[in-house]
Amino acid sequence: MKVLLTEDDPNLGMLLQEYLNAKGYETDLARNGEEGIKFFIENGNYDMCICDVMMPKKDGFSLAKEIRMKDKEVPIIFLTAKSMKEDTIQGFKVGADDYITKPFSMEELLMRMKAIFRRMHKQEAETQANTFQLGGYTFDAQTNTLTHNGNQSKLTTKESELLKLLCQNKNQSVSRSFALKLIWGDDSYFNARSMDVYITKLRKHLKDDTSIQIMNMHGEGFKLIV
Amino acid sequence: MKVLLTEDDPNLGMLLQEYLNAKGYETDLARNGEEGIKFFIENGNYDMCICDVMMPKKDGFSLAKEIRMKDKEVPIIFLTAKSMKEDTIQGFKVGADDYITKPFSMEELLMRMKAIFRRMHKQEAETQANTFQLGGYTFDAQTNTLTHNGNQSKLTTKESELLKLLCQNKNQSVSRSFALKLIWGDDSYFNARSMDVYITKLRKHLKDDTSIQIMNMHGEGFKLIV
DNA sequence: ATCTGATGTTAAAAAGTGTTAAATAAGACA
DNA sequence: TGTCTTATTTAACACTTTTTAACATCAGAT
Repeated sequence: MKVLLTEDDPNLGMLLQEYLNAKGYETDLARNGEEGIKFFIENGNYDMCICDVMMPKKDGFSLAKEIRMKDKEVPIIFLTAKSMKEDTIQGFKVGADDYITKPFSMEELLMRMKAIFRRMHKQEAETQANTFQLGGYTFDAQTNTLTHNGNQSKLTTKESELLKLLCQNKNQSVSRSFALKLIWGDDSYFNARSMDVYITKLRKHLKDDTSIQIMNMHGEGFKLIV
Repeated sequence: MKVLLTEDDPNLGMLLQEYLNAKGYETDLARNGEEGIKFFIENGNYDMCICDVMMPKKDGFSLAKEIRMKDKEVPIIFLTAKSMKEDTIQGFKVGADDYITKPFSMEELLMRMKAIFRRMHKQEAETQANTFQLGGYTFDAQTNTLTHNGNQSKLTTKESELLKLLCQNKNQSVSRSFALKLIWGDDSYFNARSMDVYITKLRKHLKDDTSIQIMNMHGEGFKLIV
């Protein structure tokens, strides 16, 4: 998955690039519209373009138009500092798939990107959801590995499935019965006890970063807090 | 926070209503556009409207126009089954703040709602932050911790949910039945007694700062006074 | 003042969870 | 196939959270 990010604010640009890279998107950063279109022509095959609207040398809308001439398909998301509806409408006219008003959370950007991939039936959205950043930990649900300060540890299948589910709903409660039906097939008493055992195992795996915790919501389920 | 949800599919409607209620948004459900505008006129003061586009009796766009005539401010989100950009543009023309293409995850809807509140500088940001200042106490509803002069104490799930609800309505009365339906699911006699027990527990937790108190409004509910 | 329903409080009962270790199941390999 | 290794489930016990029960008190109505 390759992403072209065009953003003139160096701080925000670097931050976003780093974040997207961490999430598994290979991200190129262009400093303005001119550089943006250069990247696009030379590098081609991006799966997503994220364009700031207000940029020196060539603004986001002009950039988007030129990108559209080269590629009718690639999804474009605008970052706009204003919440003006006119901006938005113009954005959609040049073929945007979504727009985000600053300030926004990086998590939100990611969700919108995933939503677009989902809409496009790109299964890559799934693939992407397989790497998670949890404080100092990196969890790869594909290979069932958990890395912390360079130490890798291997998770078992069940451990990994459960942690993945928690990651996908981080900071939100995951109901017991939902997790049980999804991972164990049914939510019988014994499976529930088994799940409790796995929660203990995961807590041990994650004990080295105290900013991460798996919290129990009595009678409801569990919540992964980062 | 009050939300007007207009959705003709009963399953989806109920599901969303339940979810939003659980997340702390008092949500009314209308079955079609006509009912929607009726709710809006009678009930007024909604903080957000979520409108399905395709509905019998009055479609989402017409509904939105009528809502706009009554209220220039209230944010509107459209739910649309098509991903057609034309729909979207028309949506923005009648003053929408966002649109979501079905199928979507409830989490995504929530994020977009929060984004809009953030944009509007609504204090909803507090709800998002999930942390409250109560005199000398700091309450973090995410981690269920209450801190006072450096001493942390851990709250249980129910304690935390109840305190959070009181915080969200601080210096305002919270009705018994609303709290019960939100936290316990229904307002039966025994749940009400259980809630009373929790009020006692919270009072004990908060006893070290006399400027804070949970006051009973006889026959109505409770009010957190700071 | 007295009655009645609502609330305050405490303690016991019931339900749910945390954790460890043993038992069983499932695979891997010679 | 049998043995070894590892993953998962079951069992057991300690502990926490929530509900129910019981009794005391309070507020408002008659």
